[in-house]
Amino acid sequence: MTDPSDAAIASADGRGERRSIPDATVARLAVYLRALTALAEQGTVTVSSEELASVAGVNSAKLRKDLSYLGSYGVRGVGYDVALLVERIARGLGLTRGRAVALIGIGNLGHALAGYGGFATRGFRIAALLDADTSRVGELIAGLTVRHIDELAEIVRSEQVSIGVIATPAQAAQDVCDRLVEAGVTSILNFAPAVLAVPEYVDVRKVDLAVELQILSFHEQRKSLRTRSRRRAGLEEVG
Amino acid sequence: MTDPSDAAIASADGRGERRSIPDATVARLAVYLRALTALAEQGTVTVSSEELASVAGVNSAKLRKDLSYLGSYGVRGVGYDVALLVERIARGLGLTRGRAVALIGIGNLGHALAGYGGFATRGFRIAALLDADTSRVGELIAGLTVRHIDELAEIVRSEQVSIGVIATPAQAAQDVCDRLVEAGVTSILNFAPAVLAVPEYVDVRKVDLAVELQILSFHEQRKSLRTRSRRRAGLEEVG
DNA sequence: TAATGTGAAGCTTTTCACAGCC
DNA sequence: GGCTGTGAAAAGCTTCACATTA
Repeated sequence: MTDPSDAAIASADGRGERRSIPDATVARLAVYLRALTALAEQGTVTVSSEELASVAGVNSAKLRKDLSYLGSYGVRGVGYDVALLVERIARGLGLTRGRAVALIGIGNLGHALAGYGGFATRGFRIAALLDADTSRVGELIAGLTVRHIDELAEIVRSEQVSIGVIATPAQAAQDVCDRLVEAGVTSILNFAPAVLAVPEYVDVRKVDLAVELQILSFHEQRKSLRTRSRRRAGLEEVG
Repeated sequence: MTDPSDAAIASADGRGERRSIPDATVARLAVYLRALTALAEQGTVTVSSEELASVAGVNSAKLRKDLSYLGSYGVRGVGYDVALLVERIARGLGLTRGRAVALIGIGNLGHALAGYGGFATRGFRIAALLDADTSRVGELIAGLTVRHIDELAEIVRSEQVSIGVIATPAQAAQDVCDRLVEAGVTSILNFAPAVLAVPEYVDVRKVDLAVELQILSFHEQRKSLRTRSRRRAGLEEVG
């Protein structure tokens, strides 16, 4: 908690507290990090903004601007050192000390999340699996024993949990959320299809499968409408 | 395919093709739809922008502007008719004809997605479960038999699949994506932690658990940095 | 009167384009 | 010569505030 290297993040350029990184940039930094890790694994040492942008699926100007919020870590005429950039982004995102995550709701989705290897490799540690259903308590999943949700507050304290993941049915989500907030958790990732009410100091991100599909559905519809309009327009132009 | 009611979407206001709905609005419309469905279930007939906004977690001006892209369906001094709005949003998002979805990759996550009830209730139909692993082929999940990925093209044609969901490991994702595109699928929801390369006419949305956690991690970090800076600033102000 | 619908203002994000540096 | 870093312009999104209307 008093690691001096952390203070450097806020003032890495030596001119006091850095201007906050835009939300849109933060989301992309996480994607760049994944791409860079893959590049590092296959032995790439240096990468240009053009190359990295193409791998990450953005344009190079945006990538350069995004990286510039972390500081000036590129070399003109050369590009970026992959290992250095991985380190800087990880630090910028606060991934240097494997944050503890509590996963609540061990149904189908909870099982899948518990078994997801990406947690450990990408800066997180599952500290606990919790469920309200006593018949699930005691089950062993991915090396962890499912515990009862009533133990939440104690676990959050002892394991220093800073992120809660809600994978319960929608009806249970707000209650679980309240318990997390009560226990002192200030970041929540919500997979339940429900909007959570939280104090303003708590961050919530949500993943809703049906919403994602509905967004795709909208664009699908526009594709077919466009085709039809073009057809109509074509006929009109002839006349 | 020649349902005349669809043409009305593009020109519902009688003044020719409507200006395209902003992406940010489309994403929220899906959330409003969920909230409205819940309200309808509990018997609410009419709702004001203020009420609906609060349930959906946005402010009322934004909600009204979002809804205005669909047309003028509110009543001044009264609010919105819940059932009418559900219908208009569903139509606006293209949810009127249960789109067929193919789910590829029946591991932990694939199982969870296959068992997710929200598909059917929110405008979609799982047309097929597919996997490359022959030992998984034949397994029965949620009433569907897992089939081999080589059958993809045929299934897409016969079932009119318009959306593909990729739940494979990262290494397999691009190959599966290519097969989907080849088969004529133009919308893809990708759960694999990989950036997919697709032709410009194909829409891809991605869900990456680790990216979501990393975004939360960034904000967590800022919370603790802010606290520390305040502490520091406090000391300095005293001197 | 109560609440919608919407121009206009303000803010954020993206893109451009090129100076600066290795 | 080649590529980064970044002001400035453009585009997109949110919020304001109020005229409008049932």
